[in-house]
Amino acid sequence: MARRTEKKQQTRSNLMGAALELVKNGQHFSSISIREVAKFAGVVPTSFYRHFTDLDDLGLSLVDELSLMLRQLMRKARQSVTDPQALITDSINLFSEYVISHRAFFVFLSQGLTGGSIAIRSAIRSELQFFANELSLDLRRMALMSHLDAKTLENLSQLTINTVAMSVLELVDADKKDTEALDALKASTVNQLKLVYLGAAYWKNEAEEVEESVAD
Amino acid sequence: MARRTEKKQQTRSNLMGAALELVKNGQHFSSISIREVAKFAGVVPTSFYRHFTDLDDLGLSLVDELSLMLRQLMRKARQSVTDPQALITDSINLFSEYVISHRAFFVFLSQGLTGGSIAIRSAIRSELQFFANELSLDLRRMALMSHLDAKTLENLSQLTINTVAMSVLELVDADKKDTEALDALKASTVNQLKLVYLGAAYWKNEAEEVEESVAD
DNA sequence: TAGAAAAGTGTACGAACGAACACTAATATT
DNA sequence: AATATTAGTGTTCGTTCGTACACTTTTCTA
Repeated sequence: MARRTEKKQQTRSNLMGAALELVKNGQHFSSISIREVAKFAGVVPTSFYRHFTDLDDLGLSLVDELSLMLRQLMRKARQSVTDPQALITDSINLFSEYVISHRAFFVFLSQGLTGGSIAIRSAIRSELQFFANELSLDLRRMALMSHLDAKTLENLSQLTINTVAMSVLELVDADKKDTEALDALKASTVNQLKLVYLGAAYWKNEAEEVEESVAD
Repeated sequence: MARRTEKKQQTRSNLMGAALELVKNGQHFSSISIREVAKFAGVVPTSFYRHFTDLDDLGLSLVDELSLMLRQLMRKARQSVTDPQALITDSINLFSEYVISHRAFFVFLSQGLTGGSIAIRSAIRSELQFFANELSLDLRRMALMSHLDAKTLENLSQLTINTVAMSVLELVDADKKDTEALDALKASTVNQLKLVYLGAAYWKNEAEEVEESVAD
C-alpha cells in the first residue's frame, strides 16, 4: 500500500495547490468552483469528491496545513531570538519575507479572515487567537512584561497580532518587486509596534492614573 | 421628470439594498450573481443592466454611498466631542453602536477589505487611508500630539484606524444580543487604543532613546 | 397631442455549474 | 491466482449563470 496512497496524496495535494493558485491569481475562494479546481489540478471533476466533500472541506484542510507551517515557523523564530532590543524589527523582517515568499497562502488566509464560510472564518480566527496566546506566554517567559496583569497582557498580544495581520493584508497586495514600498510597509509596521510596546512599558495596572496626562 | 427618475432611483436603491442583504445573510459579495440580486430586488435580471454594468459597478456604488455615510458620521462625532479624556471610550462606544445597527454595511466593507475585485478593494483601502489622514489632522488640531513628527503621527493614525477596523471584523461576527460579549469586545478595543496612545504620549522623535529601558 | 426616450418585462440561448452514475484500471488482500 | 478495494474516467442530468433581443408601459419633450 505504498505507491497507491502516495499517488492519492499527490492528487490531493494537487487539488489544494490548484485552489491556492486560483486564489493567488486574483479569484476569491468563495467564488471558485469544484470544476475549476479539478481542471487546474489536471483531474476530472468527479475525482475531487474522492478527496473532499466540497470546497469548504478543502478550505479547512488548507487552513490546517497552513497553520502547521506557521506554527513551525514561529517555533523556529522563537529559538533564533538573540537581541531582545531588536526583537520587533527582526521578527517583522523575518515574517514579512515569509509572507512575500508564500504569498498564495496568505492571500487565502486574508480572504478567509473576512469572507469564506463560517467554518473557515472561525478556523482562521482561532488560529490568530492561538498565536496571540502563544505571544502572551512568550512575553511572560522572557519576563518582558511582568508588570502587566493578565488581561492587559492579553490585549497587548491581541493588538500585536492584529497589527501584524493588517500588515499582511497590505503585504499580499504590494508589488513583490517594489522593494521601496515593501520596506516602507515593514518600517511602518515596526514603528506601530514600537508605539504599542512603549505604551505597554509605561502601563500602570488599574491602579492610579498615569501621572502625566495624555497632553504633553 | 420627477416620478420617473424617482422610481428609477428606487429600483437602483433596491438593487443595492438587495446585494447588501444577501451579503448580510452570509454570502460573500464575490459569489453573488446578478440574477440573485435582481430577484431579491423584485426585478427581472435584465433590468439590472439599466443601472449597473456588472456587480463590480454596483459594489463601487455601494462603497461610495457608505463612504458618504461614514464621513457624515465622523463629522458629527467630531463636533460632539466634549471631554478629551474620555475621547477613546466615547468614540469607540458611538462607533460600535453604529456598526451594530448598520451591520450589513460593515459586513460588505469587511469582505471588500480582503476579498472583492481590485477596484473595490482599493476603493475601500483608500477610504481607510482617508480616515487615517482625517484623524491625523484632528489630532493636530486638538493639539493632542504636538510632540510627534509627521511620520509618527501618520503611523499613530494608521494604527488607530487598523485597530478599529479589526474590531469591526469581530463586531460584525458577534451576536447582536450577546451584550456581554459586545461589551467585552468594546472594552478590549478601548484598552488596546489606550495602550497605543500611552505609547504615543511617551514617544520621543528620533532623538535619544527613552531613558527607561523596555523592561521595567 | 404626437412621438421620442427609457425603465422594466419576458423569452431564449449557450456556457458553466454541482452532482449522480456506471465504468476502467491499478493495487492490496487472502 | 482470485477477489475486493478504490483512485481516476467519461457521460449525463437538471439548474443557474450572463446576456441578447424584442416587447410593453410610462413619462418627458417638442
